[in-house]
Amino acid sequence: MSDSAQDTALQDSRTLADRVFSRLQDDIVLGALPPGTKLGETELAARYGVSRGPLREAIRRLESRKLLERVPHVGTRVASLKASDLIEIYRVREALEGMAARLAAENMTDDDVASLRELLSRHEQQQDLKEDTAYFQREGDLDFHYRIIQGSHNRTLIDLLIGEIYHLVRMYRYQFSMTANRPQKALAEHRRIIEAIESRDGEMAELLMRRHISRARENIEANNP
Amino acid sequence: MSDSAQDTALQDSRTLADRVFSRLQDDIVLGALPPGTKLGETELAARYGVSRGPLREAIRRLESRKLLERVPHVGTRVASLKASDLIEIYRVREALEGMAARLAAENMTDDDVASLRELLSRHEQQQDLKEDTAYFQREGDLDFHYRIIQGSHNRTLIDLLIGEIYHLVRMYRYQFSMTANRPQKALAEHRRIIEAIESRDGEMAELLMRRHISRARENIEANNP
DNA sequence: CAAGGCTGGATTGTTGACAATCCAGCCTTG
DNA sequence: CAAGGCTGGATTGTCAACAATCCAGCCTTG
Repeated sequence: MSDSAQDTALQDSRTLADRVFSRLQDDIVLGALPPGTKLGETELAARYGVSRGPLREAIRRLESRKLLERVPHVGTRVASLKASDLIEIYRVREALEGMAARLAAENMTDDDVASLRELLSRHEQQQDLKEDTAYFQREGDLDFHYRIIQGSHNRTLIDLLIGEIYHLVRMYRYQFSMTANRPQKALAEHRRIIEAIESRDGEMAELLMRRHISRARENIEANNP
Repeated sequence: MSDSAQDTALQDSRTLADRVFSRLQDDIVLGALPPGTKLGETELAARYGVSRGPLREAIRRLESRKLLERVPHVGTRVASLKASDLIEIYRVREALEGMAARLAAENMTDDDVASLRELLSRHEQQQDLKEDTAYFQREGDLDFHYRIIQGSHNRTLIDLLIGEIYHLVRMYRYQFSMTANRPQKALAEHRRIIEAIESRDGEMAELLMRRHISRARENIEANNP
């Protein structure tokens, strides 16, 4: 098995720069390239087996997404992030995901809602088994939020949250190895949000989602003096 | 005077790709390159006097900002936008600028607030002179919103709105040659928002800003069946 | 005459080489 | 011995040529 040329073969459709973009983004978000790492273009080009041209295109895109910091004529490094940045992001999440919840309550299909309710049930069962570990809950939490965002049926909003914001959130989670330390409460909040969506109460869904994210932010603020 | 090499000389600091990025973005937003225009790389490279390398980096960044649509192996064209897209964007603006107004009420310095109040006075005077024309008001409207966004003191929020959203809004305005057709009402709404900020009432500022943008959206929806 | 395949031209994707810029470390100098 | 300038090496920025892909229009064929 040739180390990593395998996955490259799978996604043969897109262009080289696109694949490098995806792989680099994964390596950054998942922590293979820790924050602050200096990224030499020649070195990276060799690592991914491409020339510097496509690599630079990928770098420019990741720079737009705030995953890389670049200084002209000096170099680019993996964005290293302060807790205050994460708090800023949570303010944005509060606004955007609140709107997403409102629109989801208005626009989700009945099937979508049923499927979401079923997802919650699975989470509650997992919760019974392993009380506070909440490892799966962490990714499950993302699943839950992803579904509601998609349910807004607002392409602009979806692209902003999934494409621009959530990569940063996930990177922070890995970086600070943030374990959701209030899983039962979060789960209860999820349940109330779903109830609001089920009754097609957009205003209530928005209110509850904003509280939900606001509390997560307060939790972060408390743990990062 | 050499046509446009002038402005290029002014901003000599940044890299070539950065300058091409700015110029191309202006040409798109201001309408020099109308929506749907096919952008040949060779042709563009000649037009801006650069090679295709930096040009492609600029294109990738503009693609991230939704100003260009690219199809691999086929080409890139200026994003051509439907009214439904603009409505989606206004939902996002409602959420984000609502939050910005809340944070501005909490975080703006007293000097910022005073300066904002003064800006409003200028707009009201202009309004007295030319009743409904509202040409300056249109750009003045942007000024007003820019100030409040900056006043949030939330770098993430500012970059999102100024860097990603507002270019699209401005492009739409030029494309549809949208003239704000309710300037007095808009101005009155601006005044009430400022009053909320002056009294440091974040909740009220957010509520009023959301209504303000929501009404603009309804106005668009009414005029685009 | 319509439908489908094919070919030539043009455009995009990629590459490796060349030029400009920066910086660490040495050397000079007060 | 500290401060400041300089140089060599390395890295980034830019370019022009080469390869891969696509598509419009022609030609063949039923």
